[in-house]
Amino acid sequence: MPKRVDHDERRTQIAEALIQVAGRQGLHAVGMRDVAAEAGVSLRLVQYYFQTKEKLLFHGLQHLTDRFTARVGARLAATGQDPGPRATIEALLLASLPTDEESRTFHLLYSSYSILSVTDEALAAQPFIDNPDAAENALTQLIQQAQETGQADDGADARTEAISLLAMTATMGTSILVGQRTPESATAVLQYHLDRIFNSSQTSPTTR
Amino acid sequence: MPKRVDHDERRTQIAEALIQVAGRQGLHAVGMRDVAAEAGVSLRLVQYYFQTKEKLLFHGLQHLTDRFTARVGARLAATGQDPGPRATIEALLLASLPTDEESRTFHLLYSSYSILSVTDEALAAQPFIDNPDAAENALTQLIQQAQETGQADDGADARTEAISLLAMTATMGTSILVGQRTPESATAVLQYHLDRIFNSSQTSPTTR
DNA sequence: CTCTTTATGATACGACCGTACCATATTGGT
DNA sequence: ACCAATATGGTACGGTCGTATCATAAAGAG
Repeated sequence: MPKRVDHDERRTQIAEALIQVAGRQGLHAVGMRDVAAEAGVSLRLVQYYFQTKEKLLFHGLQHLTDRFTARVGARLAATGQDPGPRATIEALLLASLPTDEESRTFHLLYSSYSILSVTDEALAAQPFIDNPDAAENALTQLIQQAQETGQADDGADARTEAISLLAMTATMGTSILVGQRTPESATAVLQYHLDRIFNSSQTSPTTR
Repeated sequence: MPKRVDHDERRTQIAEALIQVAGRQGLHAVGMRDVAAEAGVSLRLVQYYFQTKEKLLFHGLQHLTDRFTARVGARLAATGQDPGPRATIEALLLASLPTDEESRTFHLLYSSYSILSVTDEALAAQPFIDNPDAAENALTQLIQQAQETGQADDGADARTEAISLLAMTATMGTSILVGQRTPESATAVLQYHLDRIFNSSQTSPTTR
């Protein structure tokens, strides 16, 4: 057998190229030739590792969510160990806002895939993110935990607040993307609600 | 001169066909031939009224927002005259949720255009909706008005709450679209926040 | 009634895209 | 050392898409 190249590594390299070029031109405008050029390989090689464009797109989505999960995890780890519920939620939400190039690309492409899945049933059948309410459950749990320790308002409905925070973050992320809103104003809105849910003077020492 | 056909009417008819087929197949998958077939006219006719596909897409967006504005206006009118701030806000938000086919199509296409505008500067230069924060200003004003008459919590920041309500509505609309959420649960979340902002027992008589 | 302008139709062209096919270099197995 | 399977490249094919071109029916103006 020839050069003994790691298949998975090559596939990720190509998927990365897909994400790069799609982030630049839009997912709808990306062709196999663009991906090949971006990855610095021949068109044939892209076909070799992904037999069809559909499979390439699916793998691209998979890689995108993987990278994003890792990114959020890194952000969480950077807040120190056990930073408290509020700081954890802050880190989760702020990591989702398109503030730098990587998160901007993620947001754009994830939105593109979502919209595509509405009219593409093959894409809709895809796991998409490993269940979409994982984040919702995590946030709900964090809020409940804060309520039990007296750090958050007991009158708040934890799950509804979790849904709301995630929903606001998503839309404001898109607003930042299209230039209708600045990351700062989005952050301010989120802080407003965190201040409302959590008892005052309960911000984490590491984030401010 | 020949049959003396109303130009604007024809253009609207074709734009309507564009919206129909795009709502079915997705905006990315729509071609001029599809639009022509849907409108029951020849391809040449579509070219005659819109010289280029780009112009057709722009006009489609324009028509889409016009129709939506009219729809929201009709919903507002249906709540009776002067229904109070809360009922007005409810009507505005609920009219935006993709609960029937028309609003579902609107939500899908508007999202598609938004995502497209990120990587298409010609589309980004388009007025899109007649300024995007018109709704934000309207909601802000309604909340402030309710605060002045004692119907809403004075401690709430009117503009931030308006932004939040719209943001939540937008994301949950998409969630409904992709089947992650039911219209009922989305409505419940919105009601939760309206209950929080507005003083209790202050719901309008026409909506419940 | 003809003429000229407007409205509509049929079809062709060039480009691009995803895919398939053919060719060939590389290297592990025996 | 040679064979065979794997890995990579070049290129061609069929289809579709947006657009352009040619043709013609319809109808007000004189």
